[in-house]
Amino acid sequence: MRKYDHKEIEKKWQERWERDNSFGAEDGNEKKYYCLIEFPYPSGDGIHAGHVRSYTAMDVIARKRRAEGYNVLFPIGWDAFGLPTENYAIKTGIHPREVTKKNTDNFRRQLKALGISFDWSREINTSDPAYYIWTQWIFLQLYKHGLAYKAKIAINWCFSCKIGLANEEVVDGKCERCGGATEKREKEQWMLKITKYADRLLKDLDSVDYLEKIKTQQRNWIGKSDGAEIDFKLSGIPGQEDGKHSVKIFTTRPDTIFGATFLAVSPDLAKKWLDIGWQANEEVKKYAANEFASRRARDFEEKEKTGVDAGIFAVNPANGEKIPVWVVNYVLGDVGTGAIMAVPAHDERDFEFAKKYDLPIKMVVCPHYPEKTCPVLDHAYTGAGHLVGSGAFDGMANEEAKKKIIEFVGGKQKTTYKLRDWVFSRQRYWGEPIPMIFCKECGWTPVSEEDLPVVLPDVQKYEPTDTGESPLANIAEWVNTTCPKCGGPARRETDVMPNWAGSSWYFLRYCDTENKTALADKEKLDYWMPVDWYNGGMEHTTLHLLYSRFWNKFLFDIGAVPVSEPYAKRTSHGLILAEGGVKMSKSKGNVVNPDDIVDHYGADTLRLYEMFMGPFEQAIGWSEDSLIGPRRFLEKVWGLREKVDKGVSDTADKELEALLHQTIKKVSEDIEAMRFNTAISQMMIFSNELEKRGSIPTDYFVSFLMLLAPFAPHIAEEIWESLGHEHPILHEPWPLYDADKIVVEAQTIAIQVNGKVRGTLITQVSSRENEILEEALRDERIKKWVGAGKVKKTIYIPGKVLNIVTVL
RNA sequence: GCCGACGUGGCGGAAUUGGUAUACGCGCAUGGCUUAGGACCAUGUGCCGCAAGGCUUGUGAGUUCGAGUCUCACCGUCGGCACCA
Repeated sequence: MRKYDHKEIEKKWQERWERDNSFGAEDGNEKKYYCLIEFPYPSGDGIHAGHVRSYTAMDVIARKRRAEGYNVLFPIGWDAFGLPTENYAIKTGIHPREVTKKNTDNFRRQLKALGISFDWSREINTSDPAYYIWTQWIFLQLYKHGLAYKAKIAINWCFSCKIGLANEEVVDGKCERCGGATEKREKEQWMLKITKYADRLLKDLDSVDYLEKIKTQQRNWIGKSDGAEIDFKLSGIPGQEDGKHSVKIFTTRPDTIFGATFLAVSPDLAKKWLDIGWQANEEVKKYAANEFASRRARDFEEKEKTGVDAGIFAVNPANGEKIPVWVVNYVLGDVGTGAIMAVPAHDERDFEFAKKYDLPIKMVVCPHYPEKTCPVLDHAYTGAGHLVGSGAFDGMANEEAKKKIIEFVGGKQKTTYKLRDWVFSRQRYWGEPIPMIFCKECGWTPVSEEDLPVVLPDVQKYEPTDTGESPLANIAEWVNTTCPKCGGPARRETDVMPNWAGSSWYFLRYCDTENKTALADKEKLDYWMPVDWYNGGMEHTTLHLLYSRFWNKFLFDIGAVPVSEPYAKRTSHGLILAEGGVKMSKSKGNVVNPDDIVDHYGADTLRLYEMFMGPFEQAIGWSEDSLIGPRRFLEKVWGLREKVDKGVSDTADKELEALLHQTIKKVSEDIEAMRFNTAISQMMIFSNELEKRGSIPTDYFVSFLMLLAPFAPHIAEEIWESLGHEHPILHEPWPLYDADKIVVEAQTIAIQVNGKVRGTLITQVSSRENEILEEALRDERIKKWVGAGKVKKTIYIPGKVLNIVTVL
C-alpha cells in the first residue's frame, strides 16, 4: 500500500489546478456567487496562521458553492500601499516597489501552497498605477460632488510614524499601528465627508445580513442621537447688554429643561469667547486656557470633573430663571454645540458635578406620579416618568413632553452623530498621490481626468519630515506644474491617500480587472455585485468596512455601481493566538509559520486543523500537539481507500446508511453556519464507523469524499483519481441527504426514575409509551428504583427519555 | 462606568424546542510491535468509592417530572465604547 505522501500529492494537484485554470470565474448568465476575503497587506513576514483560518473558511464555502452549481468568483489581490513597506524602505534603501514585489511573490507562493481556490487570473495590486488611476478617479468624483474638502483641523499626530492619523486609527490615545504616543496638531488636511452618509450607513444596516455584533459596533460608532438645539440668552456679561448674546446648547432631554440648574460650556467654547473679547476674571481665563491645552494632548484616563463659575448667567427659556454659567472639563468642544444645560437630577455627570460644587438639584421627572412625594435622590434618575415642577407641562409623560417643550422654548429638533469626517491626507510617500493642484489664482483645482493617473515619482529619500511634510515635497520637478484651469504656475498636492483608500473599492475591480476606461464594466458589475459573502476581521468593522460601504454608496449615487450596499453578508473570524493563549508576536518568538506546518504535516492537515480547533468566531490558542489529530484522520481516510469495494451499497447495513445521511446533513448545514469544527467531528465519526466495516460501499465512500473535499482538497482529489475517475472531484455535485433515511429503526431510550437516569432501553421507533413503560418495569434495575412506590405519572419524550415519577 | 459575549474533564471543545452532560480531537494509562526512541495498532480514561452508590457544567437560590440550557443575585474572563449631553 502506498504511503500518504502529502508533499507529492499537494504539489501534483496544485500544478494541475494551475494548468487547468480550475478556479477562473467566467462572466456569464449562470447563477453567480461572489466570495470575498480581505485581501492581505503583503508584509515581509509572510502569511500567518490567521490568514489561513479566514481564507480556508471562505475556500470551504467557495468549493461547496461550485459543487452546488454556482459560478463562483473568489478573487485575491494585494493591499500593497502602507507604512511597514515604507519604513522598511527607509531602513534598507530598497524601493518600496521592489519590497512589495518580493513580498507579494512570497505571499502568492504561500497561498498557492495552501491550495486556496483563488482565481489568480484576477489578481490586483493597489500600488499598480493601472489600479490606482481609479482610486484617484473616485477621489476626483468625491471632490466634484463636494465630499472632499481641505480643512485646517486638529489631527492626531503619531511621533514615531511621523504621520497624521484618522480618529479611527487612534486607540486609547495611541497610534493603532505602532502603539506610539500621539498628540493633537493643527494641520491642513484633505477630508472626506462621510458624515453626509451617516444616516444611510446606519439605516441600511437593516437590509444586510451581518453578524449582529458587527451591526452593533457600526451603530455605536455612527452614534446617532436625537435631541434638540435650544438657545439660552446670556446676562451679566461685563460691558454687554443683557440678552444681547446667547448660547446654543444640545440636549437629548428637552423634557427636563425645567430642572436645569446651571449651564455648562466646554473650555474650547470659553476660549473662543475670550478670543472675541469676553472680559472674564483671571480664574476663568486660566482654567479655560489650561483645560483647552490639556485636551490637545488628551490622556484617555478617567478624569475628575472640574470647573469654574464663569460669573455670568443664562436665562432658561422655559421659565425665565437665571442660572449660573460654568466652564467645565466634562463638556467637550467637538460634541454637539460644546455647551449643555445641566440637569443634575436627571443626568449622572451633571449630578456628580452638582454634588461636588454644591449646586442645586431639582427633580422634574417623577417615577411615581401622581404621588408627588418624589424620592430624595442619591443618584440621577434617568428613567421615564411624569413631569413635576414644569409649569404647564406638569403631569405629562416625559416622552410626550419632549416635542412640546422644544416647541414651547423655540428650539429645533436636531440629530447628531458621533461619526466624524474622514481625515484623508497622509504626509508620507508610499500611497496614492492625491490628484489635486494648488494655484495661487484659482485655488485648489482637480487634475483633469485625462491626466490620470498621477504617478507616484521615485524619490531619493523616503524619510518623512518632522515638520510633517511628505517626502514628495522635495521633488521640485514633480511638485511644480501648471494649473489645469488657468495654465499658470502651480504646485501639486504632496500628501498621499491613507492605506484605506485602495481597499475601499477593490471588490468592484475584481469584477473587471483589466478595464482601461472605467473602474469596472457596468454589465460585469451588474452580474457580480453585491458580494454575497464577505469574511474578515472584527478589527476592520469601524474602519475598512464602514469606509468601503461609504464609497460604494457614493459610487451608487453617481451611477457607477448598481447596488447601494456592497456586501450582502459579513462574518468574522476569531484571532489565532500563540500557544498558551497569548498574542503571537515576533518579539516573543511564538509566531507560527505556515510554511513549516505545510512542509511537515501538509496543507490539508493545516487547513483541517484550523477549521477543527474551535468555534470559528472565537479567539483560540495554537496547539502544535493537536495538529496530529487531523493528520491521523487523513491517514485513516487514506487507508480506507483500500477497503472500498467496487459494488454498490449493501442496503442491509441500515445503520451505516443512516449515519451517512446524518453526516451529509450535518456537514452541509454546519458549513453554512461556519461551524466547521462540528462538521469535521461528524466526518471523523463517520470515518471511524467506516473503518469498522470489512468493506465499504463505493457510493458511501464517494459521498464522504465529496464532503471532505472542500476542507482537504488535495487528498480528496488524489483518492478520487485512484478510484478511477478522470475528472476532478471539484466538479462533482454536492451530495444530498434523504430525510427518510436519517432515521434509524432501533433507538436507545433513557429510563429515568424521578428525573434521574437509571438505565437505558433499546426500542423500536414504532414502540409506544405504554410498551416501553412495561418493558422498563420488567427491568430489575429499574424495578429496584421504582420500589414500592406507585407510578404516579410518566413523561415520554419520543426517541429520548421515559421518566417514571413516583413522588410528586 | 456603560454595552455585548462567555464561564463544561488534565487541554481544545460537543450538546435541536429544557429531555442519556462530557460527542470529536489532544493528552494520559495499560498492552502489542520495536535493539531503543518515535510512529503505528488495541483497550481504557469526568471526580470520589473495594463495591453498592454518590457527586459533577463559575457560586448561591428559584421554576420544572426533568436545568449546561429558563429566572434572579453574586463572582470571574474576554471584546467594544469611554464624560456623545
